[in-house]
Amino acid sequence: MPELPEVETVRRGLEPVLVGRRIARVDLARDGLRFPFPKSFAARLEGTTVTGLSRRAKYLIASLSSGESWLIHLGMTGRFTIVAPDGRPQGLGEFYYETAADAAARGPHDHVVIDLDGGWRLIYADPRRFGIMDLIVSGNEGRHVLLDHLGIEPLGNAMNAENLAMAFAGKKAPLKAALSDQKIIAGLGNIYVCEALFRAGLSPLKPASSLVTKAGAPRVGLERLVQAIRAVLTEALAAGGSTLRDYAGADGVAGQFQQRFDVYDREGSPCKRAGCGGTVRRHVQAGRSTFYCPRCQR
DNA sequence: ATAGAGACCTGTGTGC
DNA sequence: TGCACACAGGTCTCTA
Repeated sequence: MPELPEVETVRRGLEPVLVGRRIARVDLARDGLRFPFPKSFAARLEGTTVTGLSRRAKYLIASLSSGESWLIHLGMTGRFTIVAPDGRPQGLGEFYYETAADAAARGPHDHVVIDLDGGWRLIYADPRRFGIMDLIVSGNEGRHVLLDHLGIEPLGNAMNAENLAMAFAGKKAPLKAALSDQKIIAGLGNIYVCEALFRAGLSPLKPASSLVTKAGAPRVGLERLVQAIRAVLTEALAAGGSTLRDYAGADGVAGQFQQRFDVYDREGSPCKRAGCGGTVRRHVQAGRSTFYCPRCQR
């Protein structure tokens, strides 16, 4: 589900509730999600205080006073809901929180329930169970087998044409695949890859190497692509992400960016580029739908 | 080395 | 209404 803008939206929603609070109790409804939970998972969370909540690519990382870190990936359908002590959260501005009464009935996909000091509760639900939760042991700060091979953070300083040129040089894989590859750029998914390629006017079928000169320098198209990725992620973030089906921020508010898709899920609709007149097409690449306008994406 | 398919799960929408 | 099938925001593992 969630790509970078959605995960970051969830992080921002969870941060004011989670950070600085002690985890009082953890209730696990099953042994794991995509992978089994680590040994003594609940016991190692209980009694610790969350000291920070950061994001790397599509992963959330909560630092704990125990020295360990709690690693979370939302998979396709992972979702956090915050339950306020009395349904009237204080000092959290526009955020909406589900009330205790609303959340009284535990859903069939509520796999992890975390009670925080002060009566706050976090519920992690995940129908497809592609999500991941693990612990990073003390001293291994930020290091985990799932994090070690992640590539460039797309909103960070390393996201530039020179670095992408290095990664794309000699790559025969189509742009769609190269941008979806978390080892190259970490955080894009099916939606934002399609949207960024549209904005850059690049065909998803083009080999990644075609954006790099023989000498290894970025071509103009690659410069455009870098700007397009940055722009689409920034705008999506400002809109609170995209809600297709079940995604919502931790505050329960649905994202709004899906209303601004240029190509994603718009098969058969007219291209939105002024003067193009083309029709958005769906094309299956590596088992995933790619949406693009064959007329203006070359 | 690397591109593609299959796998992991459940829910939803579509067409017959 | 029921049923079969395609498809969904991800990514690891296996195969050519």
